[in-house]
Amino acid sequence: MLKPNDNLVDAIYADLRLKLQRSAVSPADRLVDTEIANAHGISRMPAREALLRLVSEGYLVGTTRGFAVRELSLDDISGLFEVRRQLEPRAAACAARDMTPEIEAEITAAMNRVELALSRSDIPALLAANVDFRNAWLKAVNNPHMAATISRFIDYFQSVRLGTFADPGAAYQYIDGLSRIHAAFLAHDPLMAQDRMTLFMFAAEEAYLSVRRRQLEEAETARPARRRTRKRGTA
Amino acid sequence: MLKPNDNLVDAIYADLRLKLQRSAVSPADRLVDTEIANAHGISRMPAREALLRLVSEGYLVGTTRGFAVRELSLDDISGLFEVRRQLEPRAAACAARDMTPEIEAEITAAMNRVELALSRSDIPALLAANVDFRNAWLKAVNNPHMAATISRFIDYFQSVRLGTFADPGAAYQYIDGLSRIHAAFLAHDPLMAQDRMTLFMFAAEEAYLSVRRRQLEEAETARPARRRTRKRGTA
DNA sequence: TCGCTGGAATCAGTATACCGTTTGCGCAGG
DNA sequence: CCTGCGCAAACGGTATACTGATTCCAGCGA
Repeated sequence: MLKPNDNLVDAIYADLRLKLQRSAVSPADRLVDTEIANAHGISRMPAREALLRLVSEGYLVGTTRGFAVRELSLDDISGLFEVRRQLEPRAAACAARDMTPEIEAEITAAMNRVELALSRSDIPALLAANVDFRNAWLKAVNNPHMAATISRFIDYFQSVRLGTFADPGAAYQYIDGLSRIHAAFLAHDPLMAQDRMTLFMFAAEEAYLSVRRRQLEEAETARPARRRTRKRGTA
Repeated sequence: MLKPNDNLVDAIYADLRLKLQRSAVSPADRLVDTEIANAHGISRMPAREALLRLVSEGYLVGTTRGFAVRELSLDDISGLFEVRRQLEPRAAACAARDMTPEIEAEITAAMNRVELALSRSDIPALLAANVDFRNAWLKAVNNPHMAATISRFIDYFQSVRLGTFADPGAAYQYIDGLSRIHAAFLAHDPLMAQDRMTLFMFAAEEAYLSVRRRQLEEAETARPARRRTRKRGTA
């Protein structure tokens, strides 16, 4: 229950955003303003405004019955990664150049937690440590617009990431790429960081596509097309 | 008064967004929910939600007395252009590759309107045609995430753009760069489009920085630091 | 047993009202 | 004429109430 400011909307927003980052909300769940409201002991409006903000940012979609986490199509994944490929290698290079000892300590701590969680197959801890690692290296990016944009694009993938980490082989490969980037950061080598991030991007795209493809196939065999998301354009 | 959907918030949002794109709102203006509300004959809430959405997207800032268009610092400009440099050349290359005859006609029509407005020194028309040109070529970008992100980053600059076009020399140079990009699109040459967009990015950054620097200096001499923007983090 | 219909429940959208804070202005005192 | 105090208005934030649409389910008929 963070209170980033004195205002309720921001508090609810931060709470929900954290839940989404931790993959604590499944696409089957329905987020309803009234529920969130009396869970926090407040009225509908702040909860509603937080939800609408998440919708306008693309994390949620409005359905006729509550709000749901957005499910990415294969085209979404490709498109999002095209953007990530343009931004993250560059940002990683900046981070490697401007890395401070404090942030080095943070990313190393996060990396250790990632590997510990991997060895224990503790998926929730893995997700959390992964978020920590990302947030830590983004702190070394001096351009806040760059960092915010990247952060946002990464967060779109939380629902798929859960599926990736469930497969031990894919998780291992993912973490391996992460640790190579970590090494480049510690070496303060912008070019190495850039290259390794580029490789990581392609590997991650492939992993997400294959996970999502499998998800969609399973869903298809289970039920021959259901569900309905309402038209609610972000204009 | 567009109605992109049946919902009032979207209508107000689109209306305000258009006003911002057209630079119809100056940084000195104050946008107040109640005013917008009874100007449209509706209650406060939809107007307020539209304003909050614009705040969360970074176009507006909340002050203690109404909402105001966000003013960019020199660091903001540099940071935003670092992102634009990563994205727009790539997007321009995609657009050049995938350009359809319909979109070619659109961008040519917009380009003609740009040059007509330039020759007449009709700044509002120049702004409008400039927006049209951008929206037209972005339609040829098949990746909607890429297009939306770029569109957003461009829109941050509307308040500064007004100042750029006021200077005939800068405006001419700006439009010249635009017409070179236009030619690359018509030639369906992705590499040429990419290179020319890259050049355009650097030139535009320099132009915006110099305009903004002059604005800040003028403001400084006029009054020795005034105004107050309230803390209202986007978390 | 299956399909259809009607009503009840759910939920997003909108309106209205209230409260606390900030700000700007006017008035009084120096 | 300048300064400080205080009050009233303006505005953002929150709460509550109402409305209309959609969906789910139960009951009825085939």
